[in-house]
Parts: sequence; C-alpha cells; structure tokens
Amino acid sequence: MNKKRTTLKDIAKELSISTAAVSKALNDDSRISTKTKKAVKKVAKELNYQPNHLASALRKGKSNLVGVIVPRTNSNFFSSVLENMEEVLNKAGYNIIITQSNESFEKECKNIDALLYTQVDGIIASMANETVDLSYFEKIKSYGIPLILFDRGENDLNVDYVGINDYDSSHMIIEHLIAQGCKRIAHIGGYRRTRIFNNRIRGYIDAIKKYNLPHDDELVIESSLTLEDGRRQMEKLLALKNRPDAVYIASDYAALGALQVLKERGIQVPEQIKLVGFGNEPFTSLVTPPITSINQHSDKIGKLAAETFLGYVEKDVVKQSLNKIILDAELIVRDSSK
Amino acid sequence: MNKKRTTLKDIAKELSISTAAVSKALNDDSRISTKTKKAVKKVAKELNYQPNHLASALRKGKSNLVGVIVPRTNSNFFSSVLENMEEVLNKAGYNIIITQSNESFEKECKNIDALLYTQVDGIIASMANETVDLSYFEKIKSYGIPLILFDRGENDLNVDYVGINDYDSSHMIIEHLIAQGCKRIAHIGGYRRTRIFNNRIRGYIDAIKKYNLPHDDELVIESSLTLEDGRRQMEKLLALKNRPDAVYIASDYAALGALQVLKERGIQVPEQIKLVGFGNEPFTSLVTPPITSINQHSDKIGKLAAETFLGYVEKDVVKQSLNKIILDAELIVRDSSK
DNA sequence: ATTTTTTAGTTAATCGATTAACCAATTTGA
DNA sequence: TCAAATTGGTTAATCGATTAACTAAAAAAT
Repeated sequence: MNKKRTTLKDIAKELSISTAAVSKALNDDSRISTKTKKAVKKVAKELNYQPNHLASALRKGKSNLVGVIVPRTNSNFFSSVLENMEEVLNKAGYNIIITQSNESFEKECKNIDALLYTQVDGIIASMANETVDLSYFEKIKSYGIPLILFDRGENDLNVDYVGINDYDSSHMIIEHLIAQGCKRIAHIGGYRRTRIFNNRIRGYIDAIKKYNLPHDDELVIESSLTLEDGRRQMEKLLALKNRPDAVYIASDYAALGALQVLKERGIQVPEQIKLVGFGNEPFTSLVTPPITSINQHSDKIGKLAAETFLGYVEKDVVKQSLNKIILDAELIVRDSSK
Repeated sequence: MNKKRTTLKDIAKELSISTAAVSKALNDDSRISTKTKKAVKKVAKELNYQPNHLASALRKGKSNLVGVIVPRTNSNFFSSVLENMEEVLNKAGYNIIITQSNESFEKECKNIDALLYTQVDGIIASMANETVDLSYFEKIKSYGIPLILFDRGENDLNVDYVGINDYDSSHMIIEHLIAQGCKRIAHIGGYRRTRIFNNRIRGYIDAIKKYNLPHDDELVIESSLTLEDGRRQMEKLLALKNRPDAVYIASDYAALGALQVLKERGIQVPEQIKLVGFGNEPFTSLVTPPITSINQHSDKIGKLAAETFLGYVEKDVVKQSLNKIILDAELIVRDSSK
C-alpha cells in the first residue's frame, strides 16, 4: 500500500522539468508546448496523480467548496433541493458540504463556524425554526463570502433569497376551499417570527377578509408544525363550540397528524372537515384520503439558489444586485379537500 | 467590511513575537509561558482570529474532515444515522461532509473522487443499490485512509462494517407471522447481490424450511424496493393461483406500495393478507393499518460507525483488527400483521 | 563557581500547488 | 540584417500554520 501521494514534484522529477511547468501543463497554460503537456499528462496518469486540494485552495484563496445548511435532510423537500443544488454546483466545479441544524439555533451556529473554518467559498442556507438572532448570518457576510437563503429566509437580513410566494399560496388554498363550499376555514400555521409562516398567515387572513368569511381568532393557531403538534392543535380545533369545516395547515407533517386525529375520532374527511397541507411531501398522496397540498418546486429552488451563488463567483462583477427570487407555487388537489 | 482574515502573522506583529510562538500559544504548547499565552489569546479574540483550516490541514497532512456517502438522505433511517454520526465526530473535533449517491454507481464514484480530492481523513459509506464493481472502494483503501461501511456493506470487501443482523431479523419476522397463524408467506426482497438483502432472503428461506412451510419459488421476488416496484410486485403476487396469506417485504417503502395495491383491490389487511415491512420508517405507524416493521437502530449504527472511524485515527495503533459489528434488530408489531 | 537543566522563546524549513517575474532561444518583421 | 516579438520554459516567492532544530537567559544542581 503506497501511502505517499504523487505530487507535482514527482512528475517534474520524472520528466526533468520544473514543477511550475508541470502545474501549468496540467492547467493547460498557453505557455507550455503541446508536446510537454502530453508528456506531463501521460506521466500524471501513470503515477495516478491526484492534485492536493488543500494546497491549491490555500494558494488560490478559494476552496471550491460550498456549505449548505438545512434544518433536516429527511424531508423530501430538502432532499430534493440538495440534489438539484449539487447537480448545478458540481457542473461548475464546486463540491458541497451538507450540514443539518436539526432546527436548533445552537447547532446552526456551530455549523456556520465549521463551514467558515473549512474555508467554503459561500454558504447556502435555510434557517432553523428557532433562529431569531441573526448575528451569525451577519458573520458570514462579514467574511465577504456570498450567503444565499432559501425557503426559510428572513426579511431583515439583506441577502439573496429563493423561495415561493407563500402569501399567494394561502390565497390559492382559501379560494379552492371556498369553491368547495367551505364557510369556516381554520389555519394551523407556523411561528409568526419565521418569514414564510408569517406570510402564509397574512395570506390566509387577507383572503378570509377578502371573501367575507368569519375571521375568528380561535381559528388561527400557531404551531411548531411537527406531526405531534399537528395532532394537538387539531384536537384544540375540535374542542371548539363552533367547529371549522376546513383546516389549512402550513406543513404536511402537521397535516398528517391532524388527519390521524380526525380518523381516530371517526370524523369524515373531506365530508365533515376538509384538509389542506403544504409542501407536497410524497406521503400526502399515499395516505387515506390523499391530502391536498402545495408543490414548492424544490428542484427549481435548489437550482436557482445554486445559480445565484455562481452569479457571485463566476462573473468578475464586483457588486451584483441583490436577488430575491419568488416562485409561484402550485396547488395539488387531492381527495382530502374534494 | 474587512475582507482580510486575521492570520498568525498579524497577532505576532501586534505582540512583537514570532508566529511560531503564537501558534504554540494557541495550541497550549508547554514551551510558552502562561503570560504570553494569555496575551496571545486576548489579541486573537480582539482581532477575531479564525485559524485557516487549509493551511493547518496541509501542514499536518490531516483535514479533520470525514466524508460520508449515503444513497439518499430523505429516509428517516439515513437522516438519523447522519445525525448521530455527526454528534460523535463533532465531539472528537471532526466535521463531516455528506454526499448522496442517489443509488447511482456513477454518482457514487464521483462522490468518492470528490471526497478524496478534499483530503478527507476517512470515509464512512453505505453503498448504492447499483454498485457491483468495488474498485472505487478499493481506491479509498489504497489511499491509506479508513473506510467504514454501514447498512449496505459488501462481503468481498475486507473493511469494517456496522449493521444489523438481517438473517436473524428474517427469522424473527417469519416466527411472528407463523405465530399469527400464517401458512403461506411470500417475500419481496431486494437485489441478491446486495449483502443485506441477500441475508434477508437467506434468513427467510431457512426459516421457512425450518418450520416446514411451503418453500415455493414464486413466493420469493427480487425487487428494487421502491414504492412503485412494491406495487408491481404485490400485483404479481395477487395474480398467483395460490395467493400467499402474508408478505414480508424488505423495505417499508415497497411495503407501503404493496399496502396501497391491497387497499385498492379491497383486500383486507391483516385479515386476508398480513404485511411486514423493514426499516421502521415513521410513516409505518401513520398509515392505515399501521405496518409491522423492523427497527434498525439507526442511532446506534451512526454512533458505532463514527466510533469505529475514531478507533483508527485516535489511537497510535498502527494496525487495528477489522471490526464487523452486527446489532440485533427489534420487531415492532403493528396492526398490519395482527 | 561552574556545569547542567529548564524555560521561553526564535529561525527557518515544510506541506503542495500556483504564479509573478524573469530569461534564453527561436521566429518574425521592416 | 538586426531589433522586436513570440515561444517555452525556469526561478523563486507565496498562501498560513506547524514544527524540527536551535539558542539565550535564568534557575537548579554539584
């Protein structure tokens, strides 16, 4: 087992030329003859030369690594975003480092430190639910590397963002439910401090008002949107004197929890209560009844976030204008609301 | 915005000492006085010094990075493995780079190259379904860095491995189904060439023989184990003249597909056909009826794989004996088989 | 009082690839 | 024909942190 890696020096020695010539030959520099290039590449292959990323990154001040922070990888949404992001970045010669915050602010900070320490050329992130203090994201900016947020962004932070139109999505949902004959629509939303959930709540309220439906405080609930909390909040709604005839829930996981409760209580979905989720996770089409949901275009979000990053590093443009990319979402109607 | 990072040199200049002294002070070298150490650390904090990982890794020949390759992050199993792995490695001063192979051999090779190029200190991987050619994994070993496989391992490769006892798990399942009165049990298994699926198939066959149940070739089906293929293979089983009264499926996703088909056809589960999955994905408890499954102890697998890696790098032991860690799995009985 | 040991540093080399600056040989142009 | 331009390299510095080897001064030992 040959533990010594082949270096430029080894190739140079073999051919009796300088390491500089070897480096240039491998990088197709115009000042090296075709003959020498061929010879160098041949020897490089023979000796199984693999460039030392650390050395070149140190010298060039560029690691060709992009850090990505997501709350969790186990949802289809984030997994798909990552896959598409990686595809675009790999093509451009970048590798990605994926880290999970597990929705914890503390973990998110640690991740940011680890990524900066690894000298990534940029960070693409979706914020943890917990995160309120933005100083760590400011830290990224103070390093002078691009920061792109997606899905879970934050208005106060003056950075690039890729996401869907949450406000309009709420309108689409409410309009759909009204078309199905609903008169009293509840909303189990996320934390108001999180931009996307706040937008969904605002969209819900404005749509409700627009169509003159009852705008009742007890119908709007703030939730952590986990499956378990979905169950809890659904039970709260069922305990009301005046029950809703439809519930719009800002996450498919929480919607699944709500559906479980309804089924356990023998309440017919959609006949007695209609249900709409958010995110179009694969299981929404698999449960009984299948849950109506919003497709967030995870593929596009991943690609666009990656391209936004590339916009900063590929061009010689010193200052790029801030990008706020808002995609239109798509309502996927299934049995739970028909 | 100060784009220039603080370096050892800056601290050294500030205190009029050598960079070597600064380096040693920050690393608590015994040859530096307490007073100097304090002064150095104070200035380091004031200037917001962040060590350049690239430089230190290059010099030390060690990156403190561990590469992890998983087929996909979007299953709860892999996501949980990653979380636990990361916890153990972070504590030991390592960061992890997660990559997804998407079950593609080609992508897996690319990932390996990317990780080696990034100079990771070791690789922990679960192989793609497609992978037959092991030369890329041999390549890792030829680099002289530790390679630890988990879940999806491979017998021919002489490396460390952490996984569950698939053979015994099959026995547990068959014994459970027999206890429920089943007389004709089918198995939708994974590809035979994959060690874990082969073991599950062997376990199934041996258990069937042991208890003198019909050992019929048409009852053992090889599958890609996706949800879609689960549907297809279930339909095949239903087309048989002599239908099984129970189906053991080597993946929860495929089991979910099978369950869908059964429900669509109006076949009662578990009354007419009992169902057992594998992996204990969260949705198994959420569908109707909840699916009996095998808990693979993803938390332990993640931790043990990480610890196995640390066993190589932390000790001064030059040669460590090969670890093959096989955990006992746990059968979680739910309505689908009762 | 002299040698030995310890303390607290310094100097310079090193990891491997890149690149600015330089140079010799050859070719081209007027 | 001789200066100018081009070709095809070489040399040496550099990125930032670490460390082997050395040293000066102070403390301890004999």
